[in-house]
Amino acid sequence: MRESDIPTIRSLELFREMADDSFAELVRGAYVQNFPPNMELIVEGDACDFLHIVESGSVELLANWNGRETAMTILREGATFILAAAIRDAPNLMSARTLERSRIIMLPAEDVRRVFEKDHAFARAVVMELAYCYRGVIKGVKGLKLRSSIERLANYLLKWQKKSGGGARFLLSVEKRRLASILGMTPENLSRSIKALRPYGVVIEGQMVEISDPEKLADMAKPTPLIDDPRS
Amino acid sequence: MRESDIPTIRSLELFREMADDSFAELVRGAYVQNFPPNMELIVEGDACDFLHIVESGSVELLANWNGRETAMTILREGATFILAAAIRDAPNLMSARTLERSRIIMLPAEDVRRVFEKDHAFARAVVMELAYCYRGVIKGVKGLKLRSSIERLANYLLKWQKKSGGGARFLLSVEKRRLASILGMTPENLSRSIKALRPYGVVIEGQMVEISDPEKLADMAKPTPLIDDPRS
DNA sequence: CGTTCAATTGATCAGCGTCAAACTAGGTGG
DNA sequence: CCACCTAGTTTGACGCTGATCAATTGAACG
Repeated sequence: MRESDIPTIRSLELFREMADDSFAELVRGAYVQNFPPNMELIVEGDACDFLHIVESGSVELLANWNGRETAMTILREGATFILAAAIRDAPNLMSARTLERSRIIMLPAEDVRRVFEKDHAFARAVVMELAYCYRGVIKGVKGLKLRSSIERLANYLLKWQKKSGGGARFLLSVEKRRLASILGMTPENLSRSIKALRPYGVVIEGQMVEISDPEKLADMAKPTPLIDDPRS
Repeated sequence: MRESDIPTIRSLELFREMADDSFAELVRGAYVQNFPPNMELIVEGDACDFLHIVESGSVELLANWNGRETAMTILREGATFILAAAIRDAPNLMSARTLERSRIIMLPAEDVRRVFEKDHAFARAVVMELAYCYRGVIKGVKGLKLRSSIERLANYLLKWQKKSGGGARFLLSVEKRRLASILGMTPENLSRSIKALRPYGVVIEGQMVEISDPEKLADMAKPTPLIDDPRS
């Protein structure tokens, strides 16, 4: 861990409000480490020893069953993972692997639970974070059960257009095969879905997305804050 | 609210450990009410005014989009709902309706947030409950994305067999149309899936389920605690 | 410049949804 | 108490969405 890591950690929402001594106690046992791309950080089913936080880079959460694999979500700078498992001292439900070179903060789960017990501001932040994650997953389920794969793709594109500043062109920040998995479809199907969005003014070449007529696309995608708004 | 409600509420996990005066403060503003079946308790998108708890009966959480509807889960005695929305003071992501005559406890969300701020034991219980719910939804997503509908049904049956005491016969506690929606399929498809499980020793007549060869069924369903265990 | 892996394309197929109709059961009122 | 009515369930026929398999193109990297 570098000296410069400490203010970085402190500025994360989860740690911003807590008392100085609690923060010191948490950081004392922390590890911060760089990982190469494609590194397995956590394996589904293992005991949860550390709360993880992405300081930089990106991490994929994924799940396996019966030889199949699916991507659950992709985490970027500032995101925490396996908070629920750390708090409940339960086995991890998902695996985690780096997508690119990433710097990861690891806090011993036991420290987290102990500090959680005594620092109220931290407890509050943990609850807010957990509630936020919970609502995120609920939105994901709603998308999966209520929408077709083309509708999911269309709404995904609209969401990222907004996140990227709202311009007509922006870059996909995920490999297409992973995007497909996150959206709950095969890579082949994603390719075809992309072409199926052409009549709605969508062109994707490589990582470059162009949405020439957002109104028309939204007309078909019917985005709603109750599924597509990352905040709220 | 009846006098007898108070010890009932107090005995729920969420309130068991908190200080007496905090509990009194929470209960002071509480409503407890009987609702007939099929009553809309909460509408998706509305502001979250009350934390709800099922004292008896059962409640369905459901979601709508673009004219479609899906059941998210079914809650029974002791379950809380819209805790995340109450804590974050955010709009509800799901609607809720009673399935049968149900007695529901309603705590003003503002009281919950205030007591949460000052009572640490309560904060702890809230976090545990939230983490529990979060993990439940994650398991649901894993089932949806990694399993076929027949596999989901098979695992559902095994899970409820265990919950019902492990005997070869037990009763479905849900209407089949709702079960279908929860499992992410149509009622017609559920009917056919049930018949497709016949070779694995499953017979369902009305609400009565008989699993004559659980080994054989489990062999095909491949249940795992990381998806199917309600605890952990 | 070649190797490797992602992305695309086409052909085919399976799973599952839709529609329609028959059947069943539970509840209500005569 | 029975007959009817309504709503859930089942069954069959059909079609669409999306998965699978195979082959090709394309792009990144050593």
